[in-house]
Amino acid sequence: MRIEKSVKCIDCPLKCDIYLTAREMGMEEFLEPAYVYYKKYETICRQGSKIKNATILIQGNAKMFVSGHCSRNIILNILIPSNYIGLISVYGLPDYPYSVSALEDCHTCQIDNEALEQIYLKNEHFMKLLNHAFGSSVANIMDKLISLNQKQIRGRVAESLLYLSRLYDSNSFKLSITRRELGELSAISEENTVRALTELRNEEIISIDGRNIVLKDTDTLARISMNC
Amino acid sequence: MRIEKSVKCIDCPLKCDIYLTAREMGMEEFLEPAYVYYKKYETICRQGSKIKNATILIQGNAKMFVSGHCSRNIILNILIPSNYIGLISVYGLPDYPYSVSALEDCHTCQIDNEALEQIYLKNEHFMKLLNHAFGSSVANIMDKLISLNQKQIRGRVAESLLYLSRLYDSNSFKLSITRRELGELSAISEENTVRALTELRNEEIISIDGRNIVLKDTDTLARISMNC
DNA sequence: TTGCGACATTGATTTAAATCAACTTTTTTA
DNA sequence: TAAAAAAGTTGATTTAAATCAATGTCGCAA
Repeated sequence: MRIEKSVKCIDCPLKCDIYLTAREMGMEEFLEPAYVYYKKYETICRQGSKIKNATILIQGNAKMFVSGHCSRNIILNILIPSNYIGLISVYGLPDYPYSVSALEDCHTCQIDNEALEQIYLKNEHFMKLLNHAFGSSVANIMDKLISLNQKQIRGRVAESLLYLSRLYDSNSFKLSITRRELGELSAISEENTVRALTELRNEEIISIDGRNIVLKDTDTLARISMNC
Repeated sequence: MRIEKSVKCIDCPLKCDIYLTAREMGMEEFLEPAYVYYKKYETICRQGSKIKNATILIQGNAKMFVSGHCSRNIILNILIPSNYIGLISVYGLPDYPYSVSALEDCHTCQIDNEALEQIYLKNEHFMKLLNHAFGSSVANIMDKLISLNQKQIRGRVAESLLYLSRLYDSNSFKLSITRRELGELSAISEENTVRALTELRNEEIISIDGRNIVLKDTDTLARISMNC
């Protein structure tokens, strides 16, 4: 982790929940934020290492993934601005159960865990906010578990495309990830990912131009994603 | 859910964390527990239905599992006495993201969600207790995700056997589940589960007599479980 | 400007696991 | 207690997906 004084790093725009809450409580000073800048490909946090602070992604995209002993990674989520990293320490996990790395240059704001926990404990509204975010992430992982075990390639790729479209809030988006990573998001090989994309394009369900993807028929895509 | 007045149902032995905490806080009366008895095979809670109360398993074993649209289930956990069901509602999930059914006759104690949440909010110690339990369940699911995607049959069955041995705190135990369910715990087919068991027996790593299993060489088993 | 490396694509082959099928053993229940 | 149902086992076959291999494309740095 490097604090790049030379790089003009974007300040936390004070609209994130942690800041709003701290301000309300008059604890703004208490947070002592560090603004940290990561270059593309840099690791923001590493699976298995101690969680020392909560990180808010201010600008750029990142991937959250888990890695096994050998074999390839599974991408759990693509993180976009305003997403948190490391909240799980509030729930008693001392170490990161996942890694996060920058898909493009990223600006982050990092605040000490202790400070975060104080606010969590003192502010019921904030506590519920975090609890709910954490609860729904559990539901997401369970969905992933099922889809990983029961859906086949087409279904998994369709699911990933719908996920990205929801994330970027548009049927037309530019991939921030490589084909290999799209495979890791669906937990399949790069080659089979490409084959599935080609198939869906030939069936005119999507259109592809390099990293630019348009979902032309989301209903059919949703049907493919649901099929087991 | 049936409250069987006719069946002699075991009372919550007052040693569970919820009771101990409520007592300490003078809120014991507030809980209004219902003692509910389930016959073998009965559903204790169903995936997708509203969570109305927290359930404590007092006697008997149960399985917690998720089901996809078609295909077979994945067993997340085997529940043993003192385990909780439905705590996730504290974290904002209104519906069960899993089902639980009784592997044998089960005694449970059920308390209202509202009451539970009051205690959670008013008692920091209890809150941390639940948070940590919830946090480590997330870590468990992530492990499951990796093992499901990257380990092969032998490794997954070895892992399940080690899990059961830890659960029952002994290298020698009687399975509370069928071969099919052991398969669901490892997310593989019944047939391949049997084949893996037979193999491990032939290599004298375990011994099998019907539902009775002895882990003879846990080191080798651990090595097999780790191999990808 | 060119040549290298990362990314992308397509086809052929291999492989792990599911499924199908037949059968035995155990448990349940009528 | 006999019949039926459920559970367990083993072998043969099929299938989905990984891997291997070859080749194409793009961007960028020497």
